[in-house]
Amino acid sequence: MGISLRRKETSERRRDTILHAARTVFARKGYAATVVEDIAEEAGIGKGTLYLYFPSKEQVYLAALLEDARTLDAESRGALAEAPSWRDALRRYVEVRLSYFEAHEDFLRIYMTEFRGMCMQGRPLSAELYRLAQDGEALLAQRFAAAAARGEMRAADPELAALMVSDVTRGLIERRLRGWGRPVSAGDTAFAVDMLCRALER
Amino acid sequence: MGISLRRKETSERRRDTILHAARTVFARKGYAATVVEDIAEEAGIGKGTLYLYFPSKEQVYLAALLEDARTLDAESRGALAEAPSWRDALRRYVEVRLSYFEAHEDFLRIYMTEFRGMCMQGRPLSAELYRLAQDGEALLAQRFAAAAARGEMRAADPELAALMVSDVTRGLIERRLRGWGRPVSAGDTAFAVDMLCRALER
Amino acid sequence: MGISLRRKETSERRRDTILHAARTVFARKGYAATVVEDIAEEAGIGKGTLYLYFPSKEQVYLAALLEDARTLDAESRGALAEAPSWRDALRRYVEVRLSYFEAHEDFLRIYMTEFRGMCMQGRPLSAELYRLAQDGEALLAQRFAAAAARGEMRAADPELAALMVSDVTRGLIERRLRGWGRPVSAGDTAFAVDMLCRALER
Amino acid sequence: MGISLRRKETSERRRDTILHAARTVFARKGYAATVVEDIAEEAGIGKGTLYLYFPSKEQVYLAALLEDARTLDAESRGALAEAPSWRDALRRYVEVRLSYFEAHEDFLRIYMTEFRGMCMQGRPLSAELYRLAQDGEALLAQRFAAAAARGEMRAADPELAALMVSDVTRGLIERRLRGWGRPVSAGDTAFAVDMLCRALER
DNA sequence: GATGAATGAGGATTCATTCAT
DNA sequence: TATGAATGAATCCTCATTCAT
Repeated sequence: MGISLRRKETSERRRDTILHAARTVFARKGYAATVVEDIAEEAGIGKGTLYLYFPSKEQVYLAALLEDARTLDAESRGALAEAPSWRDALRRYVEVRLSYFEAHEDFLRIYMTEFRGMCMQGRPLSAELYRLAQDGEALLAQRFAAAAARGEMRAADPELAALMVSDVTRGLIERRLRGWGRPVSAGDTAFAVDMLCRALER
Repeated sequence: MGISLRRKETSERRRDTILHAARTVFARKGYAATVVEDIAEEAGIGKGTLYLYFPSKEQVYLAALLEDARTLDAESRGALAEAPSWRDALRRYVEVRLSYFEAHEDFLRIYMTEFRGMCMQGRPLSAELYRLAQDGEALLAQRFAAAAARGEMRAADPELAALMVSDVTRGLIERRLRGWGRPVSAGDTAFAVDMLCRALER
Repeated sequence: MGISLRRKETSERRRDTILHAARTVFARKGYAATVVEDIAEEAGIGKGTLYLYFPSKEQVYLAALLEDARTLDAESRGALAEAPSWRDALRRYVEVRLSYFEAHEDFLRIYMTEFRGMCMQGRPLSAELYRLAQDGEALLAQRFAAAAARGEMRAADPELAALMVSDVTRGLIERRLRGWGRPVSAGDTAFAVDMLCRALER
Repeated sequence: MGISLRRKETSERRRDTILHAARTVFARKGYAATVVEDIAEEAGIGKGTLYLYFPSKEQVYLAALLEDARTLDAESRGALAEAPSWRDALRRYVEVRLSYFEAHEDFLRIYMTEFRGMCMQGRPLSAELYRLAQDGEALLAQRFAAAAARGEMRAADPELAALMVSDVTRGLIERRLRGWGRPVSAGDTAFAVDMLCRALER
């Protein structure tokens, strides 16, 4: 049991190593330009080894996203659940994403830029990823709907409002990712949240 | 001269045919999945002929975007120039994009989803496209700055405000492109513009 | 028209070149050990060119066999049709195969040894090849049946008799292909035919 | 000694298990399509273990054949030795093979179809297998030669006569293996033997 | 001995680009 | 100028074999 447990740990660890390497390389080169061997090299393993853990390049990609997407979703849920008001919920939605970005830049680079684009095209990739990609907005929309019903905020279309928050957040992150133009300050986030709140308040 | 002029016209026309075909195919399949022969076929020419007009697949892609990006930029400039107030400027910014989208869905599908993603990656693609992609926001930012200076709107960070408008617009278009979920109504646009104005007003 | 005709000829010729090369290489190495590049090299073309003419390695293999299998079938039909008696039919059946073998050793090496083996395994390859592989025997069986009905030969099971002839023929060819042991003389054929006739006569 | 003997027995037993598994899998999938792991799994051992008993996939293949080829050869020798006349020898040659086939279909599927094809190709595989594959015929040829010398049968070329018997036998077995067309009856064998005898009698 | 995780050479296939006609 | 046949580098994936445990 000791051995099998250790093995299992090692195996899980290796899987994580691969996913970490995959995020690094996919973030640097994008899906199409990434060669499976690059990922293996980055992970310090042989090409064939990768195929012991994942059945295809595409599955590596999706798994690399899925793991972080789940975590982000969980953190979002936690943060929103604790938020006493719709304003707090909104602010936390943005903050969770921006702080997750600090720690997982590679993930968000793929998730926010390339994966969104891939979703636009026809081929279905991963049902769960699709769902997670929309769950954050849906959660926020629920909070907005409840607040609007209680007359705490403007009786706006809650879905559309949540979409707006999501898009602005994406913009903030992309701006950080780009690194172009004016450097992005922490104040920018506060300002964006403030504007969004104003837009939605009574 | 007549002949050479005619030839030139013909040649330009063919170039346009190719770019139109390219937009169609790239929008349908995305950059990676598009095969050069698909474009040639869609354009009704031979594969080799395409290479008389463009040096590479990538250049076709960029040219296909550049043309429309310039038009969109010109229309934006015109619309914003005529706008009497910052609110009008904001509304027109959004409307120009959404109406351009109606007529050039293929272009915007590539521009808003895939190209943005490609920009994120390291390799520089087209300086002009980069610039155009930001010019709209910059223009809007200038109007905002002027209006704020005149005390007509909140003394917000104009660049950040323009970014917000840009991101929300992108969200509206993506939602139309997706075709998922609730169908998008014209009212959504009005609502979004209204929210953005509220966010920025004094 | 001249050009397109010429082109067509050239294209057909190239197809034949590839098939010829394929037969050579497949006969030398067998299907599994043959690498597509080997065939291309033998044909004096690039690897990619081969894929302009055939969609896969397997299809090259089948096409290489099919062409000759059809010719062999046609020759068999012609020879058997002219045969006045069942004895002549039997002799010609054997002779056609042995003389075809002289001119198309590569084909028969694949057809008689490897392809038969592949047929045994489950995966369906080419319905026409299967049919052709059995048509010769079937034709002979018909002749035998007719002759038996007329009392010209032993009232044997005609199918089994034809199978026997087919198997002995295959043995003669394999012996030539092997090149082991005693060299095979023309007299061997005559002797085999003689024995088969004796086995079947009244 | 007891232990080492037991070990040896165990080891031999395991070797047999592997060979049995190999025959099963090779017969089902053919050499090329068989993956070493399939054999190990069928044998209920680890992949690495297989390599403790055999140095390569090819050697497993050959060993799987060799064992049964030896047995078949031994049975043939026994049966032929007891046969009082050339007719009995012939009949027993056929019968031994057909009854061996009943009990060892997997072996004969490989031996009669695939292995024969592999022999045709250049690379030498196993000298003993080659020899065994011909020994049966050689034995029969000796009996024929003796009988012919005694004037008991037609003064035919004994080798060629034996080849004929061998080929017809192979045909009977292949027909059973195929399972196509008319089902094969026991009478077919009797008929084939009868025909062969007629072909060879005085 | 037994195992199965790790490896990387090898192979089928694709496709951007060239170039002879 | 227009063409599309030809090319081969590049890529994903498989699997026989090895070796640390």
